[in-house]
Amino acid sequence: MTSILMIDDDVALTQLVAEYLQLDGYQFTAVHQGPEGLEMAKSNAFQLVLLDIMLPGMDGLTLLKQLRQHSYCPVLMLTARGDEIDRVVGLELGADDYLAKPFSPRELVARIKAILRRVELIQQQQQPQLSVLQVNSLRLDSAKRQIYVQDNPLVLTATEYQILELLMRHAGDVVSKEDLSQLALGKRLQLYDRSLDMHISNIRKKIAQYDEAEKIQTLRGLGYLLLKGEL
Amino acid sequence: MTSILMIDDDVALTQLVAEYLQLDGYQFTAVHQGPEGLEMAKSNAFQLVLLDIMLPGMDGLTLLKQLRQHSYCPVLMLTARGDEIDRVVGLELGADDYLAKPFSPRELVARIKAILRRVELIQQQQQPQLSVLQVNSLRLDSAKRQIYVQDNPLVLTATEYQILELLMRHAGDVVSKEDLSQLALGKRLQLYDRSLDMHISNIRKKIAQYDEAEKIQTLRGLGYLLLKGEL
DNA sequence: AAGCCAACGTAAAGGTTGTGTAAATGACTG
DNA sequence: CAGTCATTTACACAACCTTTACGTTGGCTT
Repeated sequence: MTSILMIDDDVALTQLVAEYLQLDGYQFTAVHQGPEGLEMAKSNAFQLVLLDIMLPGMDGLTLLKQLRQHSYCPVLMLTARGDEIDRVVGLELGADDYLAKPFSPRELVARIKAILRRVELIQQQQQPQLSVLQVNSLRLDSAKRQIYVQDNPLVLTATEYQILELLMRHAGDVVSKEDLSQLALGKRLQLYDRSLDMHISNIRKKIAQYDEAEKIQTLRGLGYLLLKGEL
Repeated sequence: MTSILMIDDDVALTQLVAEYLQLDGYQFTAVHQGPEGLEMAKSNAFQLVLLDIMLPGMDGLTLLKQLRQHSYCPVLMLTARGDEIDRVVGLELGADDYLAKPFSPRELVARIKAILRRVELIQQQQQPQLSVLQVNSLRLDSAKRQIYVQDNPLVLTATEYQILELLMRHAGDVVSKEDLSQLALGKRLQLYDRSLDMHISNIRKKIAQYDEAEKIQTLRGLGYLLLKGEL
């Protein structure tokens, strides 16, 4: 059961969100005071915290700062204004995403799911992993931080390695550009940001030196995919 | 019991609508002032709001904007003129449909039913769904976002996938073109709009590659239908 | 039964948007 | 300040969605 904590003084809004999230099968708790919210968030009993920036008693950014000294629980920030400053500061303090009020419940649920999915991706990675992994003609040796194509070592930059490792560890599944960007590049994907495309392009070129057949597939609008053989 | 709220300063009109809707079995409430209407709509006690654009005290579009910060209750906008500007702005603000005055009661009831039916479809979708679903020779794997025909993976575009998933999740029921358009394409079905027909045609072609017998049926004037076996 | 017409099927054209990639730019490092 | 890597810019291209156009179907009228 996934538990979500909402810290927001707007009681009507928390009730509305409660309805929607409970429909989606989430366990939902709301508190309306900053200090109280901080205590509950620190308990690590929640998989996600929805945090309003404007709070009575304690500013949302301050709360986030203090929370981050105790917990790495994912935080989705909410704010009344489309305040770019708050947004930047919040993301620097370690918020996972940002949503301007008013928002549609559908939008909220979509963001929540995106964060939880990404957290799961990361947790998968933290589980004891095979240090050696073979996908078709690609072999990953994570101890040596090296990837081989048909026994030829690839010369990859740090970023390229991270991207390809991610694709290999999720071979057979589509990995979204958003996830790749956040996990490998460490930043949200911006509009007109072609950086990730370039990395993919470069990786493809390097792989093709040794194996023309080994392809990273593109799923338009969805992400990238490394197909496993023997389906 | 379905409750409908009408916000319109034309008392005679609200009484007329009241008669018709009560005949159809709806619980009906009318208020004639904007601010009062906003309060009632925010209560979430109504399944649908009929909202006049021209209101004393508070403009209908302003009201809608404020309502949307608290509630996603479906809204059907009414307006005296066939004002295209209002229409566009209203739909952008999140109105669900639009009806120009004067309208026939029959037309009104039809629109109301269409909205309520679609809302129900969406709520069904929000309920915990099976991630794997088999309909005849079709198998849906929503985790992988993939559909198979007799174990052959279909290469579908994002839109085609959404349409086919909708048909599969409602296999045995007719799904109207209006609903398919709004839920899968995200837009109202326009007159002479053949876009959806094309998608259906393409999906059929792709399915037929693997299974000639698996057919999406057409119900002329009603919509499309995926028949389940063992009827 | 013939004829009409709206709804539908679909091939082909048109327009839009996401992606591939070379090259320029920027950031950082030793 | 040369070298490496990441990012941005710019343009070409491909995939996709929609529209156009015309043929077909099925229900309805006369």
